[in-house]
Amino acid sequence: MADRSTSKAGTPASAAALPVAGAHLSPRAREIVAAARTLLEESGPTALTMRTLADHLGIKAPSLYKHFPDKQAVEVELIAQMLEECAEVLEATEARASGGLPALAEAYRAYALAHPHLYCLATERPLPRASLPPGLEDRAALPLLRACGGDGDLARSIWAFAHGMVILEIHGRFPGDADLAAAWKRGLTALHS
Amino acid sequence: MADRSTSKAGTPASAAALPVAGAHLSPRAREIVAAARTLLEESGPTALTMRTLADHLGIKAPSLYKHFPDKQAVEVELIAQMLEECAEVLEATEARASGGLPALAEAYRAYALAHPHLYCLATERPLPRASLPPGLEDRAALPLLRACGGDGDLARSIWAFAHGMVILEIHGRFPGDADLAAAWKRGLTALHS
DNA sequence: CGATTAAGGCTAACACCGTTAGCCACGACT
DNA sequence: AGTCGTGGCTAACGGTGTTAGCCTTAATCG
Repeated sequence: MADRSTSKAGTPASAAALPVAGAHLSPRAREIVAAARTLLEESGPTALTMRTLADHLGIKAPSLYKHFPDKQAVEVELIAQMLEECAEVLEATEARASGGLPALAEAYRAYALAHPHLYCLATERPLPRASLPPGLEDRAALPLLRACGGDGDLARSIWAFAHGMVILEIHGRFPGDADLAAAWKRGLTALHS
Repeated sequence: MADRSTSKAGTPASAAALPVAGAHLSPRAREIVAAARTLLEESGPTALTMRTLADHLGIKAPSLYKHFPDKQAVEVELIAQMLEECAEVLEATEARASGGLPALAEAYRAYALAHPHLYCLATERPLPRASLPPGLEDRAALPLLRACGGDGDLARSIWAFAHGMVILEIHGRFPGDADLAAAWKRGLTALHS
């Protein structure tokens, strides 16, 4: 990591500026993370076990420790993937014609609901900031901050609203007959400057 | 709920209308729940183990199963306690002179931050509604709904905002230099009709 | 009073969890 | 030809929720 200049050969500058998640991992480690992700997304967090993860890769659980120091290290990679994909989705929304705050919120909600287990994994615990690619957390937050004209307090209150709506919906906390689209619209128009 | 009239003998009507959490439990079971609560609140969810819980009661883990079918049943009682206390706090705030929406929000935040582990336990999973005292969930939601003049969409958007603020703060997701009081005020004044 | 029964403890054990220690086969490089 | 890193393996440890089965005590009843 001391010298990034080696990556400038053969790689477009734009891609070099955006560190791809898991770039520091060996190919085999990336396979493990990929298997962990499908396991998590398809079968939920209780299925994400070192033994079942190894099974899906055709190896035994202890062999995983040749690639990762512990289970949390695998989870950190999944969290990094979520943050990066979230950032990409928001940046793409921002770049589109309809890139206002409602579009950002809709994109955020759609991504979270499309990957509920991953969203919860990345969200329902303190962020392991030390183990995360530097700048990734900020990058995921920037589109909303820009949409708020740089007003951090406003951005945080909108983020809290969006996260609250998404996480309560994922956990089925709203009554079955609740009109969530109406609640979203209500909150966003109120918070929208 | 077919016949509540049996409870009218010997119990004040006001208390009979408010089912106290764990009333259906034996005294020993209530002791277990109490020990589980102090364990959870003082040492976090990872310390809430059937073995350490039994240790704190001076018995062995399998003996707990004479009182509860499984660990989840103990957790359900803790969740019910949280919902009931939350309802009590909000109702008391409502009854005070300063019982407006900002006061409700502040009371909600204060309760959650005073019992972060309990709040997470009761919040970060689907509600076991079938195992909960009937009406308790609604009771906890009513003060906010009343403050919103019966507007369910508005109440849900405010609840999502408050839960998002609280849960993100508990998990240390906001930057250390963020002015959370400002974010709260910003969100509440915007959502406040 | 003696017998029965329920309550509530116990030990032993099972399957599963994350994780460690130590061994071994293979392939690449010197 | 030899060395060494890579990446697999088995065996095992301590901890988890949980079950089966036994035993003691206290209350209840014929």
